[in-house]
Amino acid sequence: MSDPDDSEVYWWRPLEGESEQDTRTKILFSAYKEIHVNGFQAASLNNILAHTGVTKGALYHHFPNKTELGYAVIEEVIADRIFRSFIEPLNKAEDPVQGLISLIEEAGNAFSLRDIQLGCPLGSLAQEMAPIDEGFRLRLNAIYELWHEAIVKGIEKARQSGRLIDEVQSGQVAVMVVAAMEGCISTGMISQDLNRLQYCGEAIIQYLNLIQKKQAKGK
Amino acid sequence: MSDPDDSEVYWWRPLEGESEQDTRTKILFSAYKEIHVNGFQAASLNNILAHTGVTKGALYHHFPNKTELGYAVIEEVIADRIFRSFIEPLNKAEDPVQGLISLIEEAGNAFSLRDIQLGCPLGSLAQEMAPIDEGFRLRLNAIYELWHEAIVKGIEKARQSGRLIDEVQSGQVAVMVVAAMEGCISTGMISQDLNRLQYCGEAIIQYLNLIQKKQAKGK
DNA sequence: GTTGACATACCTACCGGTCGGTATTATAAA
DNA sequence: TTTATAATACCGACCGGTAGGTATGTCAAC
Repeated sequence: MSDPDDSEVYWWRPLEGESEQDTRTKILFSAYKEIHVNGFQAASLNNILAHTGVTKGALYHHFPNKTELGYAVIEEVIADRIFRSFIEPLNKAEDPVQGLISLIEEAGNAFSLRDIQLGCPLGSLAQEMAPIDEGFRLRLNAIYELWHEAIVKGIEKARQSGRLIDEVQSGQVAVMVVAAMEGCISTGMISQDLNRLQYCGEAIIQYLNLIQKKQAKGK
Repeated sequence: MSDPDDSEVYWWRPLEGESEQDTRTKILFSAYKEIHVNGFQAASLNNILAHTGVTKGALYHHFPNKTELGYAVIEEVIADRIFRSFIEPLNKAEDPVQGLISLIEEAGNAFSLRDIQLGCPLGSLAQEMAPIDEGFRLRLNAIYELWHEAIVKGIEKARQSGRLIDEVQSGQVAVMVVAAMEGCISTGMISQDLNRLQYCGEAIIQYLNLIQKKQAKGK
């Protein structure tokens, strides 16, 4: 049931273990895409249904209303994707700062033109819904909080092993990195220019290098 | 015709020379606020009208359709505000980097709780509309472009007077600053925490200090 | 024969947009 | 100075369409 160009969109790539077998999951993923493209408020249930072949009865059997469907998309689709793509790799990284740099480089290369048209599903939804629905805000904020903490932990680790300059605070770096990365994707989206996205990514990497102590490096 | 709490919102403060005398301007400002709160797609013309006392006939006399009203809001309200608040002060600043720092500090202090609930009108609209309407994207991108260029010019000026470290590129710093500032407001909005907004602002300032050459300073 | 998993038909509220009409002002000929 | 004309600014009832949501029915599995 997935469009032919699904794999072209970084954010829509099927992840390991994800197979749209049951009706509920079908709805969830179709809603995820529709919301990513149109935003939550403009997302049409009939559209979501039309893309899956599922009927309205089935939808309202699994979800009490549109809002709860939105919540489920955040909790069961978006959270998982952010975790697997941005948080887990960071927790597992030997050198967290280097891990962060690799993450940014990989994302910069993985994004297609369609990706920068659409922007980050987490960021877009947050921008739209945080001001008008507390349920959305809380759920989205929880994801950001997780991401933030992973970066704090990583930076703190680097700091304690003496690789960072003294004037730097882990929390501040983490906030900065999250903000810059979100802003970086926005910048790419609005300019619709992949080069600018990558250029901005390089600027973040440069920042990450600035806060590291200078040492004899090959480069 | 303005709400009592209008002056509480940084983005809704009446600017010098702005007086809502004629019908067209009334509609424009009401639409600006409605769009800022609900987004463009969810903005209701009837709501916009109800807040002004203007009728639908008047609206469609001045604007051919909702989309063109949205374009007018960008070109005549948002662009002007961004220019006056973020671009002009930068162009006029003696020391542009210091000017940038002041700007960030002032914004951090000026934002109310309501402001960080709503987020940046430019950023929110860009997130929502850039992917789905090229007319919006182009107009919003033009504003970002202006802002970006102002920062490039400022950084370049500082660089040429030898105040910046050598490894830094003006364009890269500008991209980074724009991204970080947008992301900073997003972060504040999602966490709904003024402290975090300011904390993030300080991180940007720290970055700006990192790219400046160290010199004997009073501080 | 009850329950879960749907399918179908339908409801109402509200959306952007239209359209015939009117009040006010500007222009200008008589 | 009056009066005919015309453009501007505005009014508000109304329209088709779509939105989210519901009521009722079907049917296989246990």
